[in-house]
Amino acid sequence: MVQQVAAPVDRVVGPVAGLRQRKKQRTRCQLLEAAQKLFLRQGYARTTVDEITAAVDVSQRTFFRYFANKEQVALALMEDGADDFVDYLRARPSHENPLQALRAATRETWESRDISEPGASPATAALEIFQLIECTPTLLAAYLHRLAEQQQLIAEVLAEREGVDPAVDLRPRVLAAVFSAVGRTAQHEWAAGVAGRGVDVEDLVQVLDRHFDQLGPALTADWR
Amino acid sequence: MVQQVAAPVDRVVGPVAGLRQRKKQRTRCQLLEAAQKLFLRQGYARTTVDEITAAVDVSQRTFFRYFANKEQVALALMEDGADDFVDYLRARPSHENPLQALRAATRETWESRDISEPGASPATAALEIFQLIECTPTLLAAYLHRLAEQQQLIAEVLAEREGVDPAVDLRPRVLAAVFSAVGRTAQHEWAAGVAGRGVDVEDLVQVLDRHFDQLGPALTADWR
DNA sequence: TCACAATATGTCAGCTACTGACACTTGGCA
DNA sequence: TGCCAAGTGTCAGTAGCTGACATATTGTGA
Repeated sequence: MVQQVAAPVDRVVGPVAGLRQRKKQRTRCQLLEAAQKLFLRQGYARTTVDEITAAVDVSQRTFFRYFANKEQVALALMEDGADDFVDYLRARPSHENPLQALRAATRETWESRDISEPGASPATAALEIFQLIECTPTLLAAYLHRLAEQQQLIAEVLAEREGVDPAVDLRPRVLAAVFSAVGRTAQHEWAAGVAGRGVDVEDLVQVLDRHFDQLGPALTADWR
Repeated sequence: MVQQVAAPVDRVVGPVAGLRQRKKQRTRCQLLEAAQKLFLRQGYARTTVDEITAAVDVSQRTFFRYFANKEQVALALMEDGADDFVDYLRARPSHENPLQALRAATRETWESRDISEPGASPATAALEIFQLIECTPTLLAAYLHRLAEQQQLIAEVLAEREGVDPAVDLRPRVLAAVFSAVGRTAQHEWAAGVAGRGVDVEDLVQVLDRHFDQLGPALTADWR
């Protein structure tokens, strides 16, 4: 099975970039939208690739040229934020310590998404996808895997930022691991808690903060 | 797809427990062994379920009654340790603080495995499987998913141990997340580092300790 | 000890994800 | 205009996984 990267799709291509490129991006976009709609309406497992391709009127083979597998479509819907995050992290002022920078970059990522999102409710889409992932074992597994890769990248950025050698110094990797784990725990809680009431990015940011604030106390000698 | 638990196989059944039970355990065991051999010899992806069942001479359908999917066979080879861990954690003296207890339980888990293992090299088998998982994306994803479940359990045990309400107090979940993440990072490093030289459990325990020791420094204000 | 119930297993038919090979079309460019 | 490269469709096939149903095999109460 061994996953392999599907066509890179020449990420973030400028306004005009040849008809060919534009067509490609459009197809990809259509596939994403169709998939999202179907997944959210009838669930991930009950949606076949054939249904998605039928909605866009392309062959199944084409689908698999854009996405390595069915999971990747679902994940792609979340992924825009992940790339931004690393950029934000790199851009944090150097006087911030690693954990501060990570926390700030997280906040920036979510807040920027809140504004830029075009649809009616801002982060609602992200949340819906997130919940879909959370309650679909296969998808969750793939998502966790993606996070692990992301984590590696974060460690590298941290090492570079602080000017330490990532081959020797364990701190970048350890912190990246801790950060990812706590961040995910927070997201998990948030997604579970939102349930009925409306989706609010400010809400998520607060939940994240509360979790990170517990990092010290949790590691502390005595809980009682 | 939605994973579902295959037959529970009535875990750790006593010496004699009816012919039926024994037969079942034997079949399961044979499947595990055949799978392990094939996976290690020719890789996970290049091993088909049919090959495994052929080696044991049962039908494919039977295979899927024992394991929800192909991944689960591979994971099952690691999993014995995971169950032990929780038992060890529960048994740690209550004067230890949470992190101490977690670290001690980890050490116990690995050291016990070192002795009890029957084969020639003790933890060699575990390592080989671990490396197999590590370099097979599909498997790694499933493994991470399993870890996440395990993490939840750990959080519950911690909350109980410390007498805090897991619904309100974030510390158990946060610590469980941190612990899992750092533990995995350590395992990852270890598996990567062992490569040529022989496998040694003492080695792994040391790597784990070094990583946990970096937890404080990594979260510390200034790295420079 | 002999049924009968419960449980394992096998068989078969079928769905769906995914892939390689090859032919065809279309956009980019000299 | 005409060629090359890149994108797409078609087809045939493999592999994971499932439901339904028939068949054995084991446990058990009369």
